[in-house]
Amino acid sequence: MSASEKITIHDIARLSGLSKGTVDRVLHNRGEVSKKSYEKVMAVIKELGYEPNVYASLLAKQQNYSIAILLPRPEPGSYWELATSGIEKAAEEEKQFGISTTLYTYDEYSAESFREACYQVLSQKPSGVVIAPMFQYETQVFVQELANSHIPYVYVDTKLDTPGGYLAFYGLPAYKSGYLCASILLMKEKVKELLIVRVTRDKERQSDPTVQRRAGFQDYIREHNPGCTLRSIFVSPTDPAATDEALNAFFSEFPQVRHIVMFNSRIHLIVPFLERHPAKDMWVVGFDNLSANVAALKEGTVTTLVAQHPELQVQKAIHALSEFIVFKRKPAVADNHMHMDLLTRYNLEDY
Amino acid sequence: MSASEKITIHDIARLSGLSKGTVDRVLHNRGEVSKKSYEKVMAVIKELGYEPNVYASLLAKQQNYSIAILLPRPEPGSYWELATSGIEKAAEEEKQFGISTTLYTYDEYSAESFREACYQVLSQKPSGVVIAPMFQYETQVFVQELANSHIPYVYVDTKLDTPGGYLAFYGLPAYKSGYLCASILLMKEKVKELLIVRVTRDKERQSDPTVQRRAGFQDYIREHNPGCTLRSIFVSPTDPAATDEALNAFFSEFPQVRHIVMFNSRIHLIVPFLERHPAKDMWVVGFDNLSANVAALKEGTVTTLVAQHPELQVQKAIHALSEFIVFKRKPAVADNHMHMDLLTRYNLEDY
DNA sequence: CGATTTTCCGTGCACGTGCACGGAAAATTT
DNA sequence: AAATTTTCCGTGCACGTGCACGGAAAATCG
Repeated sequence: MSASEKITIHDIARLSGLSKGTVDRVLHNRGEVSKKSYEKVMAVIKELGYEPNVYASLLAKQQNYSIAILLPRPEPGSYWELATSGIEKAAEEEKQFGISTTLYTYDEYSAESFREACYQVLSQKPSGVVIAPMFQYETQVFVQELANSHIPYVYVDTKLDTPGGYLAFYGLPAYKSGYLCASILLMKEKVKELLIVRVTRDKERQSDPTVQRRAGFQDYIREHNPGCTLRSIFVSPTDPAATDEALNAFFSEFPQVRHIVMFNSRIHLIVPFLERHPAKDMWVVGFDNLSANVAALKEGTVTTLVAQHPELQVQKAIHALSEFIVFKRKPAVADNHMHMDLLTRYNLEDY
Repeated sequence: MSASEKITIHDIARLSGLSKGTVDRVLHNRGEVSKKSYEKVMAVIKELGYEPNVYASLLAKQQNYSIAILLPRPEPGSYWELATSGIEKAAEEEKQFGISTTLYTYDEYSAESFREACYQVLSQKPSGVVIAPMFQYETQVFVQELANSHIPYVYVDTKLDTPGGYLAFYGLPAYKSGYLCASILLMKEKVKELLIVRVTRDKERQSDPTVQRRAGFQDYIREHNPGCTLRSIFVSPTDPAATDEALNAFFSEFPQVRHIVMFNSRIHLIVPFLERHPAKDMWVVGFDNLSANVAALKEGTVTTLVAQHPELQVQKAIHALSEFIVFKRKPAVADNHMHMDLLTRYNLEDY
């Protein structure tokens, strides 16, 4: 509990009757040391309980590390733009530790582009990698390569249970967030039917947190409101006209529906429609505080947003990697589930 | 994004036509520098964007820091013994950074003993403090003193919204955990009445997470099972006979009750009674994986434990303080709500 | 036994910053 | 103007480790 004994390699050298050069060779076991000397030194180290001075070591080593960050391409106003914004702050913090960061992006709907980005990362031989994995199989191949090269990696957003073992995961408990979402929608009253809006291209992706969110959502409904009918439609992320049409079709068939939910960050896609067809008692719940979503929240078109703060996830991921690379410290827990905040038009000012 | 320019104080000295001694005086503004020189140096620093090398700085400074940890006295087999067990591991990790830890304990039912411990801590002038606050007023006085001395502090277990501002908080969202607790009890069926067992001395404490847990619990019941009657009894933490008597009295009056919950870690107190009066369909939910509780879980007397891993809370708290003291890094978020794990006899092996 | 290779080890500088010491230059006093 | 004080600044060592270099001692070879 007390402290301030500081054993240096000089002490060890003196007590073992050798020089600090030899002690150093033993410590980093890089040979050129006789068996007798080796054992002598080891004995003294054990006895004194030597622990190297990290600062001196790092100062002398003068090493530069690099962290590669692998995210979907951040389209303006998108979820991944939020995530990307966390990089800069983290990068600045880690810079003083001799760590530089590089962002690699890929098309979140193209496995080919993901593979390409992975290749880029590998060719740079980074000291650590942050990954937001969208493609299960390709990611598994990739992290296998990383494991072979003894490169630690951290997942953000989505977790894959990869064999070699990830250093950490920072993200939301996807299932729970869906569950939470349902509890919000059903907060006021029993609901007879509601609309789940999905995005066409979601089907193309293999690993998708929205799937688990939907599962959590459905479980909540089943448990608390089993009579409720869930209806789905698909809208296009790129074609507003098609989206409009889909919504029109739906509401002409089911005009009584008053609850809408989307499990991805694109709730803003349906905002134009809602503005053209205002309904006072509409409950609209979506995810993530994209500027477009927040604007809709302010207007009142969207009722609630579940914000998951991807920028914090990325920040923490980078920090965990840095700690491990520089100090060999593993995070206390591997799976770190971050907060979800519930944003309404009333608590928005705090942001 | 790239890097590897490394500006040293030598560079600054050279470019400003002065010596590194002067540059150093400017950087730490400790005077003995003419105005002209000062400005010249500052200009060069700004221009080159100098950032000190943390390792060299810390190596040269050769400073030793101390962290004081202020917890309730860890009685054998108690909750706080669990918490205390986290200290050792953290201490070992932080030792390499020149940080030593000291544990101060107090009687969790005696404000006087808390004040005493606070005084001890203050007299040691630690570099940082970890506090598990049991007494609201006394804690506020204490942290005010800390703030005056510019000593950072971190809360574990319970958070107080103290004015000066805590560096971080690591603990459970108490309200939520009570809510969760209720959802477990009501998992299988609608419940008509249930028993809340409380501990006599709980009444003496001012700041108590069990109060918030109870609130969360009651809210869940009101929302999901409004017909349910909540009954309370008090048992003694020290007198098994009295405990037995209280339970006997209760169950002779309400023999039909089949659900029991306790919001503190002492569910093991009622285990002897339950073993003497076995009932097959009894649901018993408590908190924390104390060895006595876990044993009861294995036996089947206790159904579920909500585990909050106090050792992790303490570990993380120490780490956050260390990072701040040594590197001036604040945690990404101040309020860190940790996981709660649900322990049943079936997933116990994973532990 | 001398020549050559191999094994093994000590010396010394570098990393960048902090800080004590001493001394030159300027300002003030006598 | 000399003496004294104050202001200001440069020099140099220390922190503990990493690593290159060169050389002594031991082993091997001719």
